[in-house]
Amino acid sequence: MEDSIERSLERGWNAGKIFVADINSRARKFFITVPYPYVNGSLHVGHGKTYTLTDVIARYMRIQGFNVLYPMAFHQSGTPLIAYSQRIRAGEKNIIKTYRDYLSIYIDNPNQIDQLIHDFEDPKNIADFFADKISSDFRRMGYSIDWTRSFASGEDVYQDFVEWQFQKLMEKGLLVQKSYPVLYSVEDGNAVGEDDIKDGDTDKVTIDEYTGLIFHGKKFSLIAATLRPETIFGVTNLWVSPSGEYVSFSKDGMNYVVSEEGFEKISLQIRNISKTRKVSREEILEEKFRTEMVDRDLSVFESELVDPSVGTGVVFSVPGHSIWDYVGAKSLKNISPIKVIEMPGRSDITVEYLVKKYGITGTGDREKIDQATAEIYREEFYSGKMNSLNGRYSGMTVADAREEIRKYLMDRHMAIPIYETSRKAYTRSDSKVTVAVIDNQWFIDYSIRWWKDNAHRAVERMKFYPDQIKKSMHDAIEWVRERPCARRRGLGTKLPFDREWVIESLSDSTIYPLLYTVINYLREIRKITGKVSTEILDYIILGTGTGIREKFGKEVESLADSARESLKYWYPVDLRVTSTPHLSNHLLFYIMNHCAVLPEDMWPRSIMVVGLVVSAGSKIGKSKGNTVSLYNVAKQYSADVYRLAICAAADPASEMEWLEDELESFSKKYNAFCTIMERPSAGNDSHFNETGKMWFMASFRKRLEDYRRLMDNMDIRNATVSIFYEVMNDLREASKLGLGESEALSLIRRNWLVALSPIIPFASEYYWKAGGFPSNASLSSIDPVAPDEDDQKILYMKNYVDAVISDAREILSTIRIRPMEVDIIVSGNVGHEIAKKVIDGKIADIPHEYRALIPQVNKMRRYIRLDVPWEHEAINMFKDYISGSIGLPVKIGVADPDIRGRNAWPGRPLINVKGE
RNA sequence: GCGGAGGUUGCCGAGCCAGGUUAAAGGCGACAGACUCAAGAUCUGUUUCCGUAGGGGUUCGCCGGUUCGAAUCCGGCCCUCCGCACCA
Repeated sequence: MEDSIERSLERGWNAGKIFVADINSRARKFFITVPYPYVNGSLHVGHGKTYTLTDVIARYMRIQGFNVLYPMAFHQSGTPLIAYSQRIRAGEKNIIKTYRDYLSIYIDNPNQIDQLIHDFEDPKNIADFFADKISSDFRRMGYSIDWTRSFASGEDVYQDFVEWQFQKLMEKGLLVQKSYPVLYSVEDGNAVGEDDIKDGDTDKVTIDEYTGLIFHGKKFSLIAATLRPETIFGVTNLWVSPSGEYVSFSKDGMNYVVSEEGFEKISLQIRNISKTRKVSREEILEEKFRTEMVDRDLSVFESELVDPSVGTGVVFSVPGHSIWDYVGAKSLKNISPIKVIEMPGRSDITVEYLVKKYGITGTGDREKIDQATAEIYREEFYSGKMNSLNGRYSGMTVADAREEIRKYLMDRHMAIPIYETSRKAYTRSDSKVTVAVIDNQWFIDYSIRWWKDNAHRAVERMKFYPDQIKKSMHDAIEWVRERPCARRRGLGTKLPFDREWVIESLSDSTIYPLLYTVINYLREIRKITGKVSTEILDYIILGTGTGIREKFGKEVESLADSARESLKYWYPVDLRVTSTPHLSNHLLFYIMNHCAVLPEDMWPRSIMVVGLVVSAGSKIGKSKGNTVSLYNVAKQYSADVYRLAICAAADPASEMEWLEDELESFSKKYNAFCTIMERPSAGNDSHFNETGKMWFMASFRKRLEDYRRLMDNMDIRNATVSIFYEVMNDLREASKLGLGESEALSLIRRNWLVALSPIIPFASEYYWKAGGFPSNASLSSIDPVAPDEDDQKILYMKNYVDAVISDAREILSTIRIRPMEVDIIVSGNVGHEIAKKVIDGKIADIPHEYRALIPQVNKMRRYIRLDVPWEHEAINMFKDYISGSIGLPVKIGVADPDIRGRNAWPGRPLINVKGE
């Protein structure tokens, strides 16, 4: 199908507003949504899968007679847009290249691209540009979206709505403030996200939680940071860096010493501490230190293994369980390893074993030491047990003991939490990334019991595609805890009761599908009132606000009434379609926020989860350099071909491999379809082959029935195979049966085009009009004619005949004579009787003269069928077909068994090849 | 580790939940034939091995078990992949 034809159909659909959905109380409604796209770039073939499948379902429901609403909006909240424009402003080369690539999809003129890149220094321009491109891409894909209800998350009305939502969460006590560690840049004075960090997208930075153990000396205490607090019982000494600078600070009347860099870090994590003085290493080295956990004095030694910039620059040494410490302590006379963790099947100390295994000779073998460290860390954590030196922790697994000991230490102020980045990281502007603790971070508290209970109830009532998702959802609900819901920067809605915070982008997009049903009314109201206030939204959404007329006037009240009517009609969402990565975040919040804020009759009904599209095994993404834009695919192959590929290549839930070659073959099939459709249709006086016609129609009714059954179950792939591939095959098969392709086509044209319209809407619509049918295929419906008994019979007959043909072919392929004719001899009544008696075990009833045949029947038992009384009829009906298929004349006969030779049995005719 | 998915015939990928009609759908690739001057496209057939009559042998990660019978059920082992959070 040519691009220009698709474009003109697309224009027709838009001009006719055929997908604009209005309230229609006579038709059942179907409200289907998909998460709106984030408008920081163009969409690729991976994104397209979710939107396409959603459209296929929307269109299918429409031809099933539902009043379907499939709306779309645009997401622009969060930090990426801001970060990108900043980076463009900073002249960062790779991000400019990325955007140049995006733009070159649509624009040829390099000067124009340069101008746009310049405009992108303002994030709003990025958002506007791509919202526009994405929506035109979607139209090009033939999505049956109702565009009259679009909005963006930056719009005033949207923000009024999100404010309302957060007010509700607040009223219900679901928002809390507490301290929280975040990645932070001191130089920039704010929190940083993945997009702000150099290589943050490819080499992720996470926050590690260290335990800062306090060791008391006479003058001051040392804080040693560790990831393995459970090894405390094996401590032999402490280490400091020979080159580090140490400082002291005081807190609650105590003096603590850490490295200079350690202090910088801690000062971001503990309130109100300040440096008191520098502390020389000598001062530290001459002291002894103690912890209440272990009854011994600990000396401090210098070691170049200590990096003053990691943790606190103070390390407690456990040579029994740390490779570094073991290697470091080797030269020290009075120190020997203490073993506090037992490994199954090993009596020696694991450290010593690993030092030998990796061939570590000294502190210079850094790489080997790191590998060995990773191994011991993992091994001891997963399979280690605390031995008898561990006091009340003896006998525990390492994993449990770590948790318990850490809690014990913290509760008694014997340790403090210290956060550290998982790797050394810098922002894109080259300032250091550290971890800061913010005390007043806002959280949505998803751990509240009644809330979880509601969510479980909602999930229980919902339908999930595929089914297993339901269990994952229950698990996710149990697992979710507090979630930070606001940040200090980024685009979005400000928290209504604390305007310094911007609601984070996953939290502002949970119950927004509701807006699709009322957006235009809210816009009107806002023109009058200046803001869509809480009372108005209460009135519309919950039916509770009162005094709207008194406060805002009659017009607002009537708009609000209309809005409520629309909401009541459309809500809840019948089906939400999203991709796998959204499962444990967006979908979870989507369900939970519905349960928190909205009444039960507005909770979601069903969810379909769609697998990712991957290319050569890895996720499609700009950073991987393996993107194919949706626009280019549609342009090169046509939207229909892409849609066909998405529908037929893999089932929705599974991961789909993106292969250009396969697209090529889908394209061929699609062209074959178009070629068939282009043929002139047969006139009314056409001469139909009766057998061919009967079989073809029976088969088509069966295909249609299968198609509908499969689609109802969201098995889009098999439905596509049935209605597209199988019917195409049937058309070829029909011609073998003497029914011409155009004759066959004319019998099914109408229903076939309607049934195909969800999958390949452009072609369906085009040939619908070409066929002279009224209105649009997309708005018509299938005749729901199920196959009847006669249909079943003829389909069964054809299968039987095909088996006979295949048998005949096998014989023909092995014989050496030149075949001239094939005799097919069907079992007569006598044979049937004998076979039945043998199978029923009534051997005694078989006449003596036939007893000799019993072994033969037993041998053929697996082929004999007693439910094909029409054998002879079938062979006769399909005689020409059989003959044509094997390329030889066919003679048909019926015979009773002959005890001297091979025989025909029911379901298994005798095939005799005659030749020379 | 926690949670989840999976290892099928050259490749991709169904089937396995409700064991027999499964040598195992479909697609791709390959081979042969038809059409064509030819190539491509399209169509027909073949594509585990053996076989001069529709037959037989060996197959569904590995080992073992249940059963008259297992790709399908059970146990153990090996291996692969995905999510694990504040990031859209």
